[in-house]
Amino acid sequence: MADTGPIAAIQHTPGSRADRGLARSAGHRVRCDLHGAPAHASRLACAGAAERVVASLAMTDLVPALQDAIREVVRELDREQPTLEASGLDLERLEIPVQRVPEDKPGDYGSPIAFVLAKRLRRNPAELARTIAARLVAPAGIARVEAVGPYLNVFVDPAAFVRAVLRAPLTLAPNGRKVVVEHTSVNPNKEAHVGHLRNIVLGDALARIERAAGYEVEVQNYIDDTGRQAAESLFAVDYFGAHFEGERKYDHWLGELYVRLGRAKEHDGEAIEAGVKGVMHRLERGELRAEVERIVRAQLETCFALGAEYDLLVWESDVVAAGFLQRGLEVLERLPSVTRPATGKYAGALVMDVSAFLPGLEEPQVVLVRSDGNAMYVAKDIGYHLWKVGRLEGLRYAPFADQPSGAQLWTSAPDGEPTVAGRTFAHGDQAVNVIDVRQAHPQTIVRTALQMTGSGKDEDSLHHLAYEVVTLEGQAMSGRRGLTLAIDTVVDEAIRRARAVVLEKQPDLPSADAVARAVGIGAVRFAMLKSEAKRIIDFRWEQALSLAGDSAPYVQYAHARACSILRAVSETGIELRGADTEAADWDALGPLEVGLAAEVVRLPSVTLQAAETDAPHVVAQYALDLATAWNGYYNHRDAAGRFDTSVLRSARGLLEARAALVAGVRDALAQALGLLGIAAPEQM
RNA sequence: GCGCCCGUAGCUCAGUCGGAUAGAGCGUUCGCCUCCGGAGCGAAAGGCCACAGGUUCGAGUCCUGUCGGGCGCACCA
Repeated sequence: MADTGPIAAIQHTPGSRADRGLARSAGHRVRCDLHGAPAHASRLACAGAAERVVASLAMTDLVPALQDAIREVVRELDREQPTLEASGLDLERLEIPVQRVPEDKPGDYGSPIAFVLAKRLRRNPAELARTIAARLVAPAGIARVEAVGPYLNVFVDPAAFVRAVLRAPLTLAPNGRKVVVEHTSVNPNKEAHVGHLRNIVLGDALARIERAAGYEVEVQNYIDDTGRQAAESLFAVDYFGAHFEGERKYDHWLGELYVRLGRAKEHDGEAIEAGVKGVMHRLERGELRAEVERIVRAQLETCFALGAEYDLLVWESDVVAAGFLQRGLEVLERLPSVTRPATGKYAGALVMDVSAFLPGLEEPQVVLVRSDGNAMYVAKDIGYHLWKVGRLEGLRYAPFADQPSGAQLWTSAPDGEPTVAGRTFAHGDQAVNVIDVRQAHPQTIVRTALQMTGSGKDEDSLHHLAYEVVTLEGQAMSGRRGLTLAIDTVVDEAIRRARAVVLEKQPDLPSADAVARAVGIGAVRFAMLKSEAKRIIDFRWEQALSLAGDSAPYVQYAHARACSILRAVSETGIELRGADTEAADWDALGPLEVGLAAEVVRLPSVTLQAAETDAPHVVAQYALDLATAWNGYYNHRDAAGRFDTSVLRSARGLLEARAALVAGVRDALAQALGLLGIAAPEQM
């Protein structure tokens, strides 16, 4: 393996907010759903609502029209033989499923509606499907209706369908809701590793997806500047009398000292402990802000290289100084379930009974403030989240950095301004936290606290995107055995490998460097995004940096190929205007184009589904599907084995129509890659 | 012990509200540049969807149980 960078003693010292398994509140034995039944239920309700929108979006307005037409026939049938309503079926609310037809079956879209009605009408499903097909008044855009066994299949009119697809927008309209996405939140004491990589990429992709789904999005990165981790690294500098000479990245240099300090504890534990405590107190008083900032800036370089950007850094010391901890506790103390027992196990501590909201816990008491007066981490987190959803005010803000895109990054700051012209921080209708699955329980406690102190409409206000860990070549990351891998190392290697391939395949490409970055970083990001968050990812070089198969470069290549064709079309002087492209003979299009367009048009519904279920992998899978459909179309041959989908060799009219569709494919590919934070080069 | 997540092709993974003969990639084998980009396409081979019950017209998908694997169960940040 390549340089694994400074070793982080992960086993001894839990990592950042994002990857540590900390703040497990006292003794919670959970008997039922750890994530909490209320949240689960509301989540399902939410998904159900989304599904209906998805269905109506899925294929322009053809599908709703078809559903209405089917419903009309069903009404007729019920009038003639009134058994449906009588059996308790609400015809007006009856969901009429419509789905794509399998490859080898006749038709484009079909419905198994006959199954649903057959039993209640005591009729054979196939016969029923034939009856419905015969009576159906096909809406505009549907060319033909046919019963295929028990299924009711329809053929769309290619001209109408493709034009409708090209008219459909790629993104969803603003919905007036704001979501605060928290991700990254790496402890400011060492370089970020591949575990953080997954966090950053997931959070960044989710933010982009939520935005495209119509939400206003604010990305926050929480800086735990008062924690033990930062204190140890900063103390290590003094302890070893080290001086930073700039020979390597600052966070890597510091991370190595941090690990050295961990080893030194074995023979000098007491002195080190005393020193670290001292640094912690200075951190709490805000005396070392500049030192921590230096680390944060080094870590942000890594994030920027990956394409991730933020709106606001929130420093833990500022959260405490703003009084969110105290005021959060005051809010909590007004609850009857929050008590200060005089006797027993929790004598002297402030505890919260969550059993009313999280039934089934073996130990329903959560300690908020210890009997020695020190607040638990979860209490700070509750205060922070009360602010996130707009129930507390008082943070001050200052500019922090100009990001690569040009967007301003803000930070909380003790001497900042209480307001920033043109923007309002926090006040989310919803917060999504991208945090390691090992923190599922403390996250549940925070969400429960929001519910207990809220008005009742807040039950869905906190989501936890719980992702699984990243292992290295099959082994758990472990500092002690040298098994950890810095993001910077991965990024450098990815770009190096991508550059070698670019130079081999396209030696004359003028933008080779930019393409190598797009391809290398794209490959890494895609490897982190293509499967579900709850799946453990085993990081393997060959797999993560693969430029073939199910990968970002596969999708990027499909996009570049479409661009290439459209360049050639443009050179002939043809102007493409989507569905309004002049001289396009839409009627010349056929089933091949319908199949491709049917894939293109899924994008908005895919975006919405990914946003509502916090699941970027849905978009990644869609990008692969679309690229595959496009590659298949491009290489299609007729029965005689001749290519029959060439755009440039098509007759005039068909050429324009096909070119317009290819432009739609290109746009959808670029958009899907964009949702994943992956660049779409026009050549590669 | 209690709880959560996961068991789909040799390996890594998709699988839409429960719907038509379960799909990709990698690897293996065989084809495809007289055609707009071969980082591609087509084909072959490879499956008791962990197991057993149940619900349903219909189950990889929902319910119950069993067996494997991972993680979590601190007055820790």
